[in-house]
Amino acid sequence: MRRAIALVDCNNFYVSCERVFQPGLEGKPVVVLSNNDGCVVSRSQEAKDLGLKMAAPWYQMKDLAQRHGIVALSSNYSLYADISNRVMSLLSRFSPAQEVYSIDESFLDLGGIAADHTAYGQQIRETVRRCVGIPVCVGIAPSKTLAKLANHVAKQDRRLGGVCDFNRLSPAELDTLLSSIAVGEVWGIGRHTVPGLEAIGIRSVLDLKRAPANRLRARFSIVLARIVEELNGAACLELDDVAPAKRQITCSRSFGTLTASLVDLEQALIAYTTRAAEKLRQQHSMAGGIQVYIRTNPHRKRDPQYQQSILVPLAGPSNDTRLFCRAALYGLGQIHRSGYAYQKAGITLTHIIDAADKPNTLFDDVVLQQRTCTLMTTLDRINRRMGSGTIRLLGEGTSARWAMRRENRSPRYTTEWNELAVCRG
DNA sequence: TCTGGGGTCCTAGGACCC
DNA sequence: TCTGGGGTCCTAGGACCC
Repeated sequence: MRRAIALVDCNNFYVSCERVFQPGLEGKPVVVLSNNDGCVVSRSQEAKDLGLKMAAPWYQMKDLAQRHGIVALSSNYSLYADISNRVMSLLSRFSPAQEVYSIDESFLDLGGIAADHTAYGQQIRETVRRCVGIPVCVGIAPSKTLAKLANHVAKQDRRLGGVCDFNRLSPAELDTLLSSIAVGEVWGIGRHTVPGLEAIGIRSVLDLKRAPANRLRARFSIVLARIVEELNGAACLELDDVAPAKRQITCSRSFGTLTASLVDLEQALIAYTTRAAEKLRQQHSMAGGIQVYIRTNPHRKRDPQYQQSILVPLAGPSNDTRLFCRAALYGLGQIHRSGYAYQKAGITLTHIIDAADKPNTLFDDVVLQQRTCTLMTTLDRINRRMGSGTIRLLGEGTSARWAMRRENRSPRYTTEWNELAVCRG
C-alpha cells in the first residue's frame, strides 16, 4: 500500500495568532515584524496581495504601509509558542505518528487511517479552526517532499478548500500538475541551486522528478539526489516522531541600539548564555564548549567594521550556567576590540552530549558536581514557577540599555497572569 | 634521484529550512 | 535612525595516526 503522509501547515501563522485575540484584524492587511521591529516575518493574505515581501526591512516598507493602512505588530514569541503547542497537541489526536517539524508545521502519518484522506484533512482543518482559531492547510502524498508540495498546492488553489491529496491523482494528472510548478518551490531547493538547475534545462518540478538522480548527485550533492527520489514517491526521509536532542544551542540578538561599551556586551552575553544553558538542561544535555560571537552592523558600510568569534573549550562537559558565563566572558576578552559600535552578539553551546553519557574522570569532584546539579535544578524550578529571570547572575545587570525594541507588541494573552485575555460585555 | 595509502576526526564555510 | 533568530546537513581540507 502506498504511504500517506500529511503535512499540516498553519496559514500566515504569527498573523493568525494575533487575529485570534484581535478579531478586528480579520480582512485587514497585517504584518508581524522580527525582533527590533527589523523585518517582515509574517504577512496576512491582504498584505501579500499588496506586494509586501517576506523578510523585507520594515523601514523601507513604511510608506507603502501608511498608504494602505497596514497594521504592523512586534513579534510576541511567548504567545506564538503557546498557540503552537495547542495546535500540535490537537493534531496529535489525528495520527499515532506525528513529527512536529517547526513552530507552525507538523507531519502526520495517515498510513493506518482507513477514512477517506481528503475528508480526514477537512476534519483536521475544522477541528483546529474551531478549537484554537487558527486556519491550516493540509497536503497529503507518499513522501514528505511531495506532501510539502501538496500543501503548497492546497494553499494556492482555493478551489481545493485547503486540502490537497496527491494520492488521489493518476500519475498523468500528477505529472501535469508538477509541470506547472517552478522547481524553486521544492523543499530543499534554495535560490542558489535554482540557476544551476535551470542551466541544465530543469525548470519545473516535473523536470527535476525526471532527471537522473545519479548525475545530479555527481554534479550537485547527495541531498539533491534524495530530493529527486522523494519526488518519485520513494520515502527517503523518515518521520521523526521523537524530536532528537539539539546538537548545538544558540542564543543571539541584535541590540536595540549600537553600543561601544564592553560592559553592555558582557551583560548581553551573560543573558544569552543563561538562556542557552536553560535550554541545554531542559533536554538533559551537557556541552563541552561555548562559541562567542560579536559584530558591528554590516549594513553601515561607512562605519569601521569588525566581527570575530572564538570557540572556548571547557575542561569537560558541563551544564553549569556559571561556568559557561565565565568561559563566555573569557572568550569576549580575547576577541573584543575597542573603538567599534557593536550591533549584535551571541553564543553557541557546542559538543553537546546526553548528560547520562558524561564520562567520569579521576579528577572529578563528585561532591561539587552534586551541589552544582542541585543548584541548577533549583534555579530552573524557581524561574519556571515564578517567571523567567527571577533568579539570575548579577553580571547580567539590571539596566539592559542594549535590549531590543518592540514598539507594538500585543499582550501575552495566554502565558502571563497580568496580561490575560478577558471577555468584557 | 627519491617523499605511500588509508583511515578518522575536526573545523570552517556554504546552503537550506522556518 | 531603521536590515531577525535558531537550527540542520553536507563538503572540503587540514591534522593526525598507523
